Amino acid sequence: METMKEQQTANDGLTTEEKILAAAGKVFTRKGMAGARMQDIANEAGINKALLHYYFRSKEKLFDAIFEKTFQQFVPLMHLEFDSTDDFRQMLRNMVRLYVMMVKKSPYLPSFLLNEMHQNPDKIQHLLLKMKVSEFPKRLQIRFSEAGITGDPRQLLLTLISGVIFPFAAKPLLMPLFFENNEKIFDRFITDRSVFLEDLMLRMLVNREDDDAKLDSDNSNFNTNAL
Amino acid sequence: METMKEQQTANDGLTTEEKILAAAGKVFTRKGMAGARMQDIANEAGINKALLHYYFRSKEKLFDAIFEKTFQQFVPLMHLEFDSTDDFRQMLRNMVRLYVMMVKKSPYLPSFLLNEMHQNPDKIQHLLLKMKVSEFPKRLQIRFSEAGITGDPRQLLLTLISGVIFPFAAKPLLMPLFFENNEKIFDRFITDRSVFLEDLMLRMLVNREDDDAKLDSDNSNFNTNAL
DNA sequence: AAATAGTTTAACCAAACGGTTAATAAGTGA
DNA sequence: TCACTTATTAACCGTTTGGTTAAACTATTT
Repeated sequence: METMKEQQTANDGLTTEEKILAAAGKVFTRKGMAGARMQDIANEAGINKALLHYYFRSKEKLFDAIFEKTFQQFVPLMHLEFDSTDDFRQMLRNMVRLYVMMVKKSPYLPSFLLNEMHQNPDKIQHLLLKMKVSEFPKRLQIRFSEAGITGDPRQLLLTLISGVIFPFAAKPLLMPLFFENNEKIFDRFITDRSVFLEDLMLRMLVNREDDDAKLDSDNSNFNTNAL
Repeated sequence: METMKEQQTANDGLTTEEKILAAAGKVFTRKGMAGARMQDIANEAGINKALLHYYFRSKEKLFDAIFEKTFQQFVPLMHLEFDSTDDFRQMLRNMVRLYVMMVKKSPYLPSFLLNEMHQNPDKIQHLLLKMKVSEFPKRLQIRFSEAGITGDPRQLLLTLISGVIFPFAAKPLLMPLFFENNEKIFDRFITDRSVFLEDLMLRMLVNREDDDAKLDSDNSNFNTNAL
């Protein structure tokens, strides 16, 4: 072995570089590029500030690494469902559940990306090219055609994503307004919303000429009784 | 008149304080509290940096003023429609159109609020109390009852708001992905989306037992042909 | 063990930042 | 015109911040 580059499990079973990335992820996603301090990250990682510059030359380089890593958590999620599930309706259900699960796990992620993409849109551009996201709309269109569905797939997709993400992104506002500052109530709402959105996605595809479409369950959240 | 506090139309027909607020609004909404520099704001307003501290003692005070002002643009918008329009369906249509118009006019606003509310949720709390937003959910529930509609009104409301806001909040990401970096295509999509969302709101209220509900037009964006 | 390469730290630095000060300019009332 | 308050500016100050440096520590190789 020539230089033995690999560093081994320092104390927590984590490389120093891994500790830095984990810490930077936390701090950056919470405070954003401008709000995060290198000292905060160093503290969070339990190391000296200079080490940050030793592993990643500058704050921007470190941020880029985090931004890219964070962004990459989204993309494969999208691609996946397109290929996996044959049944279009089931695919929509899965997507809703997948997104909910994901955002539940990292609730700071959406507003972080939503905010930082405005600061330097060029970075987004670069990332989109790096991964193969450009073919995304076409594949969506194909699934639509295969399922015999007309209309703009982008409308459905944006409704789906925004519907899942928004309650988390606006949580600090909604919490006292809609959920009595009670985390349990919020969680219950999210559970309900997952079902609601799944139902909504299917409902989008149903119109009057299509009443025999097999709606698996009857837990539709909205019923018109009068008017 | 004792002290003659009011300052008159300096040059642009704007008070210095107004110029500061306008400049601060621009800079803060684009770069956020942490990213904005007092010097930037001073430059944008075409004044000396010390003047900022003369009118608003600190950066935080200035930010609070902007944050509050920005936030206040949202709230009356919500309240309004609840009282104005009698017909529930028409109310939903109006809300969609109103939100689209508003976000079109100030496209940086959503991601600004979405981001800053995470930094200091206490400020949001304070603002919510200051205006009378707490009664908001109840009034929504009442409109639902009046219209004979069952289900959770929060689900509908969040779907509506997120559906309008998200395309703007995620614009830098969507622009190359869905809209070929073409502003015209984006605008057309938003126009379509307004119609789409109006339709979606109504569609939420329709189920199989209610086929005779008068759907005004047939421009439903989604039709199932097969499957 | 000596030499060498990789890792970590304390101390330091220059620039940027929010904020202050003291002086000047401009308007107001007598 | 004179006194007085308000508005505006240039220069300055202390702190924070991203980044550097040189030395120390650790491990690997010979």
